[in-house]
Formats: sequence, C-alpha cells, structure tokens
Amino acid sequence: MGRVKLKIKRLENTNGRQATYGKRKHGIMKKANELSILCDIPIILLMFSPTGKPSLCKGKRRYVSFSLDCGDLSLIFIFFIYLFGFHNDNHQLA
Amino acid sequence: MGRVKLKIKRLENTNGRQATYGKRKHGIMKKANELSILCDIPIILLMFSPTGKPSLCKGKRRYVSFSLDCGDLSLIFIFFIYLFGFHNDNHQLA
DNA sequence: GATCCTATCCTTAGGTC
DNA sequence: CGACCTAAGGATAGGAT
Repeated sequence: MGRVKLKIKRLENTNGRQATYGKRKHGIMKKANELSILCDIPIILLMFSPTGKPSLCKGKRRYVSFSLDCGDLSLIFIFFIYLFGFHNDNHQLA
Repeated sequence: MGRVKLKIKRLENTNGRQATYGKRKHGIMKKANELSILCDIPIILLMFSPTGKPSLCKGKRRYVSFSLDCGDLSLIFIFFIYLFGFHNDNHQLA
C-alpha cells in the first residue's frame, strides 16, 4: 500500500521505523477497536514504539464467557490484565 | 471495504459475527506481525472469538529496552506475559 | 510522534465450499 | 473457523508541516 510496496523486513532507517510505527500503530488500533465492537469480543493489544514507549489498546467488551480449560494459559493472561485494571481507553500510557 | 460498508456497531447476526471475526482476525494478526518486523518492536495481541476461543499473537521481538518507569503498569503486564512464556507462534491456542 | 495529502496497494463483505 | 473469489472501501508510503 502507499506509494511503494514495502518488503516486510526490519526498516534500517531509524526515522523510517518511527514514522511507519506511528502510522501503522494508528491503523492496527483502529482495527482492534472495530473488531471488538463488530464481533462483541474482548481484545487486548500491547506494543512498544521503537523508542520503547508502550501503548495499550483494549476492546470495549471486558468479560469473557468461554469454556473453562485450566490448561489454557490465556486464562492466567487475561486474569492479570483485568486484575490490574488498566484505565486508559486506547490512548498511550504514561 | 468489501462489497458493502459496515457500520461499526455490534453485528446482530451470530453467523455474521463469526464470519467477520474470522476474516478480521486474520487481517489484524498479519498487521501485528508486519508491524513487529518492520519496526523491530515487541507486540502482543490477545483476542477471543465470539464463541470464546482465545487467539494469541506475539511479535518476533521479545525483549524491550525502554526507560524504566516504576509507575507504568505495562511493566507488570509485559513481565507476566513473558514470565509465562507462551510458546505458540501466532497460531490459535488450544 | 501527530497531522495533512494523494497515489497505490491491501483488506474485506458477501457468497460458496 | 478456514479457504476461495471479486468488487469496492480502507490503510498507508513518501513527503511536508
């Protein structure tokens, strides 16, 4: 997309990495929100910028109803996520 | 996109929700992987299907170097994520 | 990093298996 | 849920602010 097709490999130019990060971060967060709303599902997206700045995106739906499987590590995962109750709404942390 | 533009609100049709989930899940996971590689950053994406099936997507980069901020909850977040060391590589859990 | 702009490539709704 | 197909709306590279 865009003017030129990018090869999916590490962008060696530092400025290019940061510029692309800013654009794609916006895009993927939008996708996460849309998916959460359209399908009415919980979703969590955490990423770090090339400079280390964290961004967190939560879907609108907070609770999950799924078949209990004690071996499923994602249970622990989602548990901690909501235990600590991030309050930001799809904005950057700190 | 697609043949018709969707309004971003809960799809009331159950089959529609599941079909859209399958398609968009594929798309957002691809985006997450591309972003991780292009910008060389850690990224975590967790979501649940409308039926409750969890999917986890991790970027290729595992470690973060960022300015330490003890008040940043995401530190705890990323800590647990890697402490439990999910082994799947962008495939569905369970 | 955020925002604006445009050309160009990409994702995806709807339908079928 | 996944895969395949097509038309049409969406995301985004590059450049500038």
